Amino acid sequence: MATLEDIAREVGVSASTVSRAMSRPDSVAAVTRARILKVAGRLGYQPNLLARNLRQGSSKTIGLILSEIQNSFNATVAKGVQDVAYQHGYSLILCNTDEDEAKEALSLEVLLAQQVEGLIVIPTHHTQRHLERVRRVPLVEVDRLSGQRGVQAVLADNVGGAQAAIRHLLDLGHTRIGALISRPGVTTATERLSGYQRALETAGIALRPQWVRMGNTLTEPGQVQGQQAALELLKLAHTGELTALFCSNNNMTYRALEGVQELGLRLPHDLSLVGFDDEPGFRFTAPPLTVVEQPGYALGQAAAEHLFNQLERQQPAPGGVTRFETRLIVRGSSGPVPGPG
Amino acid sequence: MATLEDIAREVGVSASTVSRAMSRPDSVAAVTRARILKVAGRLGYQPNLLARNLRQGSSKTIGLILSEIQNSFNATVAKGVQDVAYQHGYSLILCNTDEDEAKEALSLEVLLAQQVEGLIVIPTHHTQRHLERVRRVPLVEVDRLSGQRGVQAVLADNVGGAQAAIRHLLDLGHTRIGALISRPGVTTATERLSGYQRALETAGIALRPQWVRMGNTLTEPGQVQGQQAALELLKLAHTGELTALFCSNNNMTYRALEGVQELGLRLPHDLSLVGFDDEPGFRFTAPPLTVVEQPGYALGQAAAEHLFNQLERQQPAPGGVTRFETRLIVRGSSGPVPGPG
DNA sequence: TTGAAAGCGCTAACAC
DNA sequence: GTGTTAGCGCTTTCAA
Repeated sequence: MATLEDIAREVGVSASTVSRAMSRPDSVAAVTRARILKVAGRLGYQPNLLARNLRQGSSKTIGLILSEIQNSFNATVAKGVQDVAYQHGYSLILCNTDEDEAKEALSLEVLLAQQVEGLIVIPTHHTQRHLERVRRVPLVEVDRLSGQRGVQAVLADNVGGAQAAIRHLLDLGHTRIGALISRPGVTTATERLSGYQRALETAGIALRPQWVRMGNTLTEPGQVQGQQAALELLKLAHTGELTALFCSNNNMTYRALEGVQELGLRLPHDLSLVGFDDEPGFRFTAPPLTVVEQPGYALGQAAAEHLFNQLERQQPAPGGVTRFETRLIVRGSSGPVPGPG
Repeated sequence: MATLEDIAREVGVSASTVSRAMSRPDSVAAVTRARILKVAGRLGYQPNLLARNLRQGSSKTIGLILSEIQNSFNATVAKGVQDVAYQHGYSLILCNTDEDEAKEALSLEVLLAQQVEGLIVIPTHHTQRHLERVRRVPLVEVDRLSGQRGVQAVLADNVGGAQAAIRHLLDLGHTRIGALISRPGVTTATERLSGYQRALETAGIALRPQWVRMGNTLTEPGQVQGQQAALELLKLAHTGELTALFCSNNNMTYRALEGVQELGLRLPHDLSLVGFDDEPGFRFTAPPLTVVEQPGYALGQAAAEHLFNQLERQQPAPGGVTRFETRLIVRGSSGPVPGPG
């Protein structure tokens, strides 16, 4: 790997001149610069960012910590973040933690050691604890809240989205509506649950605890738990105790879909199903799913933009939550309550 | 940010001692070490990897370049890569290029400048050109082939997978089978196309060029093209000229699904559909889709393992292609040829 | 317009 | 066991 020194030696100037020729071209004589650039080209010179950043005390790098890279919502957020990072000339180091405590702690450590200038995190319920013991770098939370005080966060309007979903079901005549909620202790879950509750209360419908079940978020190992919760609720649909079901995220919706298939329920006749968070496949299920769509890409973008604002301002961020609207997409999985009999 | 020097000063030893206390504990007196660790803890010391890596001439970082982070297959590959990287104590910088030439060139430049020790790439048709002009670092290609000679690659058995899909359709009695192929010039597409052709030839069925259409890979901007190709083929199904359709990747399958919906075709009665690459949602379409599943996670893992082998060997890799088997999952979208009338 | 020198934080010889 | 020294590749005063 060619260095500045290599070029300098060959051209017969000092390393500083070569450096300047690169960074501030008009501070170097045109002829000198031309020769430098030519040699640099021939040698295939690439600056060593490790050295530059060490010297400048800045890494031009930000980190993104996600719990589930395979979740398409997370991937969409990541894309939003990355596009903005690139626009600002920053690279992005992306870490995937699988909701695993140790992996999250390690990711955080590595990112800080890599001298990232800022961090964007989709928090898990471990995050707050980890964050506390850590050097403070500018931080923005997306999608969920860690509980840490005074941080900036970019979230979907989860309460409103869930309310819209439930109101839609109420409008169709449903009053016996179940809720399949993902991992307890994660703010998206609790907020969506509270949207569900609030919508029912507003409609004057009593809440039945047995109509709400907690699953979990992760696709792979914990499937069982979520699957279990889904089945319990769907059995209530089978007996007619429930006529509609609200799922609090895409994984829960998949769990419900599995159960629907297993029990042979027909949507929306036997059950109206509304999910939170759209997925590419949800347009093609039978029938297509009614969902609350959240703007993942915009969330990612906004989070990154907030982070860069913090970086530019050089001062601690004011802290505060930005909410993005969700959108109810009515497709075929929700329909009127079937008449008696 | 506390440095070794800070700790050294406070403890009353030299920076080297502190460094040693961290890296080779038993080369330092137990008492000294204890004091050092205590102070380090209190100061919240985190090593500066920029400095360490600059000094050691190694970044303990590898790069992964993908074209489409939102494609769940790519995400799965990424997860495989990352898990292995972490096992080896390496961090992963992940770049997403959207199949865009400029973004790919930039990503490559940034990764090299960051001194990544190796690169894993899902190549696009720009990749080879970019690779040529670039400092050689150990490289492994996954999923597709750039065309660069002598590199290691980890791929699915695309020909075999496509053949299995087509044979399955032939077994069901289909002879009029269309193929919706993604972006031309990408090896996955050409290999799967050739699997399709080979299977038909073997069965003694003449190839009809009008039964093959090229779409494109990317989900967003180019949808139109893929959608167009899908519609043209599906119209042939409508008229009965085609009784089955093979889609060469998950995006093409989505395009076909859209067309099926738009034209009101019923699967598998009006058309048998087989896709290459499974997606979570494909189990819940109506009917569930028959697909060729490829082991994305294993591909990612293997690619990373090959890369680390190269890194450990210190010598240029032998170059060569590792193929992973695919698996045909028969679900409901493929069925016997409908009888005449 | 250019060069010399210092230093970012760390590690690795080499002394003692 | 521990300190001293040098240097990774770069940028940035400060002089000339």
